[in-house]
Amino acid sequence: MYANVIIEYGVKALNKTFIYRIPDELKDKIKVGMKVYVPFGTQQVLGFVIELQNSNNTGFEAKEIIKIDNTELVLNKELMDVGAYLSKITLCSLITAYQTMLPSSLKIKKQEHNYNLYDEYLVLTDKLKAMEYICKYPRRIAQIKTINNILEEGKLNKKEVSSEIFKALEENGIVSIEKVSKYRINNDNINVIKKTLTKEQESVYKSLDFKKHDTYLLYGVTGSGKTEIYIKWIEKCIRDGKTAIMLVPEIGLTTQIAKRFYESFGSDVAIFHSSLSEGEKYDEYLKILRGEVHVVVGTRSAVFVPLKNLGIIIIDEEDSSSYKQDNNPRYHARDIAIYRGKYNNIPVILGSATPTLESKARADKGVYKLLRLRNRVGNAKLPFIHVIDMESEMKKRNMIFSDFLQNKIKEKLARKEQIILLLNRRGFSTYITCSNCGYTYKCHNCDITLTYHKTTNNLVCHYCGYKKIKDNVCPKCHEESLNYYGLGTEKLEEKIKEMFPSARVIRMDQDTTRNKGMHERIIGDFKKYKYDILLGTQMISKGLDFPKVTLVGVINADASLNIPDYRSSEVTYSLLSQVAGRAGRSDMPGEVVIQTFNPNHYVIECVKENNYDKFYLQEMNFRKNLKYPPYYYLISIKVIGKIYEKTIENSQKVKKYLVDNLNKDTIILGPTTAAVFKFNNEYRMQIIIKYKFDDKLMDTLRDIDNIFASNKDNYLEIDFNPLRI
DNA sequence: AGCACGCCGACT
DNA sequence: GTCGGCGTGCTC
Repeated sequence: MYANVIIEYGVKALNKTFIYRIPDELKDKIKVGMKVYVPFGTQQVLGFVIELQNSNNTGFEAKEIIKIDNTELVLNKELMDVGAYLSKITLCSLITAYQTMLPSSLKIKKQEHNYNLYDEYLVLTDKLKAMEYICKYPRRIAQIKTINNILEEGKLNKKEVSSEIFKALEENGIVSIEKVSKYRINNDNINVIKKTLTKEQESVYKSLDFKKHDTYLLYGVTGSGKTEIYIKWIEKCIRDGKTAIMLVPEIGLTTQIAKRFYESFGSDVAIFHSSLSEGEKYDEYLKILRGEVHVVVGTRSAVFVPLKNLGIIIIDEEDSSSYKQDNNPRYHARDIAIYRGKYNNIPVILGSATPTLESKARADKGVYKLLRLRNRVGNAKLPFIHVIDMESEMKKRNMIFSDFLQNKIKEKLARKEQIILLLNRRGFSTYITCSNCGYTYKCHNCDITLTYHKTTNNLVCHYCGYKKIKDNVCPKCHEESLNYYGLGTEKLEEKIKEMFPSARVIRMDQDTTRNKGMHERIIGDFKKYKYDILLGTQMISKGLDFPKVTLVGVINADASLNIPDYRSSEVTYSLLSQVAGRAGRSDMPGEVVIQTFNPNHYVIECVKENNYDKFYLQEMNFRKNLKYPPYYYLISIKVIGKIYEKTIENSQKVKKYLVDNLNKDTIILGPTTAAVFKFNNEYRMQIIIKYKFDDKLMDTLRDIDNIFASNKDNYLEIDFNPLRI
């Protein structure tokens, strides 16, 4: 018997199988998907068994497999196929795909580490011997007591026995240690809560067909109770003996949602998110492999968990950018979920209050099935939204807070209600804006904010390469106030404390949530009304549920509107309406104050009217005219290298190769300097491909990728359907 | 990727 | 004379 094995190094040159002979003693044990040690050149490496075969007709002399690495870990047939699919759509090597699918404790790597956690128990090696011992040394009272305890209980936790006594008993051969492996996360004692659905929720619940694959877009306003429907669907799956994957965005609210799931499913849930320790992730993964849980709640990579007999996959907040991995392989969890949905012939749900344009367009075309929730649960109404024009406030020297927002804050503080303030940090300081009138430079061809390059004093469009020199005065208001836009959360916190000295303020941003558990602590404290004002970046915009919050203030709505990216409007719409959704989630009505230099921008208007459909139509029109998704697919290719001249030269070679090989109606833009041109001491040139259909695309990209795999000056980074370009 | 092999320059 | 620099090629 022989095995085809891919080995651990994720480089293009080794992206192929190597054949090994299976020694007799492993013949019955080795299965496809197992991790094995094999000799490779002069070294020993780890690899995955990809396929078994009876003979070796490769012409190579096969060496022998050394041993199996971890008998518990076997990638099943489905996951082997998922890995192959992942490598195909992202052009990564097969081994990189498989590594991506595993928690890092189970990834292939050099130093071995045992992640199994044990409770240690004392057991008697021999009852008779113990009795003899007691008779022989009747004065060793403490030891005898311990022996008696063990006799009664069968075993005794080592922690309950003093180390001296243990030592004495062990040296005399009376007791030995029994290891019982245990999990780090346990939820056996959670009270299970049952909730009933509203009529609207009930009708959405019923419209799902569990017997075949479809992708559903569940489009429901903030606070409409999507989670409760997810739970009912999953309950149904479990009743039918099936399992479920529930994906959540990679932000602090994972633990909140996980808690809600524990309340419904008790210990039948495994969770996966970035703030778990490696050991915890390992344990959760074992629960899944052993078939001990039916439900997995987790962030992006949880889409790969080896649950057997899947019944449903749900992606909550499907528009979250955290579902796209921003290093290699650059996959989107949605694509993997749909692949697994088809594979298992089961429904896939994409839920959002602000769906991506791609998903909404697919739902409109009937590619996805649309499910709608139009109402908030209970008595809660959507908040009233005030839009404040900052241009006139600037004239009053109100740089940060408009009079209106100041008064609203005072009012809510007096009524002992809570306030959320959002400082929009998206797209920070990559562009120039007029601090007097809010003017920003845009490209005439691409309608994209121009990126400022300090070294050359140039404003550049990094889509098409258009360039202009920065003016001294603002072209619109002729003031000398063209600047980086710069206001940090810390500064804002100071300002608030100055203006509202009695208010208790807590700040939530990258700095204050760096340590494990800080996220939950801040959210928990705010919920318990230890603070009046929660001030934060976009991380406070989604999913949080604070009943006492009646005012949401957006300090600077424009920052994300000016991101040099075609999705800036979509991102802003989503951000603003999500954060607005934090207000008025209970009986108390909510209000939202949005401060902006662009009060008439359609994004702001649509947010004010809470009219996603209107926004969608306008935005689709813009996308159509300028040939952006969902009308065209995008691919970004970055040519990266340390030598400036070589990088420029090679990016032109890539462009020529694409022009020569792709279909004539495929649009190829660039090469231009990437949004971040120099990073990590490397230069980055970018080429953008826009296409509707191109049968030569994948072959051409694979070829150019392989050509550059052996280039010593530059390497390529190919991103399919990039979220930012 | 990581290692051996090999071919050149500057050292005890 | 030899040590070690890195360029090249191979790994079942």
